[in-house]
Amino acid sequence: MEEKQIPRYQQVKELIINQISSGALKPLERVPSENQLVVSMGVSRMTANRALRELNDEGYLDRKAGIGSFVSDLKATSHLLEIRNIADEVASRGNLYSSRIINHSIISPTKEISEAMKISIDTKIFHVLLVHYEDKVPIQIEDRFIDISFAPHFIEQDFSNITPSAYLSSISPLQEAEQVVRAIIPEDFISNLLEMDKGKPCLVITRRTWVKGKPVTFGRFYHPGDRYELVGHYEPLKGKNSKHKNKNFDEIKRL
Amino acid sequence: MEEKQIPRYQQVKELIINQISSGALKPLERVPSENQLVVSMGVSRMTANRALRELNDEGYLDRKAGIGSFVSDLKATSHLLEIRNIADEVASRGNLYSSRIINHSIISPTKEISEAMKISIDTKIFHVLLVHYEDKVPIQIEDRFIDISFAPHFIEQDFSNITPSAYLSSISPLQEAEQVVRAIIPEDFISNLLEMDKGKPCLVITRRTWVKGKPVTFGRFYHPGDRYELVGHYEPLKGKNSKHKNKNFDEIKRL
DNA sequence: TGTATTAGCCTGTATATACAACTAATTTGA
DNA sequence: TCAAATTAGTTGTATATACAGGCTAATACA
Repeated sequence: MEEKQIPRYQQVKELIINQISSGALKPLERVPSENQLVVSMGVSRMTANRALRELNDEGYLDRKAGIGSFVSDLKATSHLLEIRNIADEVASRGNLYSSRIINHSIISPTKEISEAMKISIDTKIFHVLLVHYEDKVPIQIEDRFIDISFAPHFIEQDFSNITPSAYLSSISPLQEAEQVVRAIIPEDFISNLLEMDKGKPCLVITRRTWVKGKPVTFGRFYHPGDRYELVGHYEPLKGKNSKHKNKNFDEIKRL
Repeated sequence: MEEKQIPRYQQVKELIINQISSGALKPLERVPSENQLVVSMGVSRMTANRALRELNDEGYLDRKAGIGSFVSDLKATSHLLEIRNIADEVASRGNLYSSRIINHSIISPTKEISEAMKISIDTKIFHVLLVHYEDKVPIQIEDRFIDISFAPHFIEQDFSNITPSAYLSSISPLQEAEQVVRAIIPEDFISNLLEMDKGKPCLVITRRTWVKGKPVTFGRFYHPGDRYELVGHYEPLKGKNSKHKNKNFDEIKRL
């Protein structure tokens, strides 16, 4: 049953990806050089080069001639569309970020949540509900559900210091994401928290994320329609220079 | 001033990209094989291989062992986020697509349009305004402005047979796009066309596209908030198999 | 001590070569 | 005539080799 079908450069890539996913290799850490892979994996330098070069193009690594290859800082570069840290976002506009935690507990999922996260209705999950403010003006409600086995220490975190998104992305690089954008008139509960006038529309992003093919978080993000917009910019890939070109999908303030 | 700084594989790539952009190479047409590039460009087969392989990974080409390399059918695969043809979309759900043209003319741009398209206020442009229906229910208003020099025959098209998006993508593959998503309460003009109740929210996508670094179209797409949602799905690149994985961004019906 | 040089490691690119696997067309053979 | 085998062309992978250029640290030198 010896299956030699997997190319060697692919084996090298998967080895490194697995080490990143498992946390054995952390962001900004050095990965083996081409010549080290030549001896440790018994491949030629060209196939080691191809593996590392493709990992660079795919955003896993940052390579610099003369220096070496390093794991990308996924938190900073937003590997896969994970929402940019809203605290950083606000700070980058020179405004004051703050947040208010409404709920932070362990709950049983509703039917909708259990189906979205593909877990049993009996499985306990974490829940956090908080409001993000920019200069004291509410700009986002985050209503998030997290698989306990994925982030067992989630409940102990102090989310007045770190946003849930930032904490979750520190645990494991995001591997897969799906998001749905809708326009709604929010219920009073939401519009009150966002200090919106009644009847004003809301942009809602529902996002699920997966790690190793398993859903780990489910979240709803509500934004005042007149204070926010979602911007996406897309360019064709043009070789190595465009690493993250079509992965940008940032929320920006509108007013 | 001889600058040899551009790598040869990159020169090969740019040659082929230019031929695709200029229309010299059309979708599904064959591109030179590796060995043909070896003789015509005077490179080794490995660098020709790298050029074609990267163009394959970037979605420009489809390669098949034993067959050859062919220009991707950009219309079908939605090279860069160009909205999926709404007629196909509706048809794929087994529903009846139809459209109604409200306006189709040559106009002078408003200040907003001229700034967005970076053209003079004196430059004439095409305008088309139409409503897309699914089973006689309005699902999208398309309000689009097109640079005349980009699509000189736009005004002669019969958009009851082909959507503007489909026609435009047949002229040139999309090279760059930007879109902004907002939630608004539409003006009466819009809500009437969409047959929406007053006070119901609307999902608006404003999209600009570029070809060769120059804005060529500007469009606003209005969707009833309760009949539409925008879905994006994102996966990490995993070598050659995931060509378009993170380029999918489709509108799907909600109700 | 301070500076310049050198050595060594890193990535980036380019080539020549080789073999495998796939496909289509042609040829061969029954 | 039909089927099998061959052949030619294609991509896919792997290797060995070579040189260029960027960077760092050790070394040599004044």
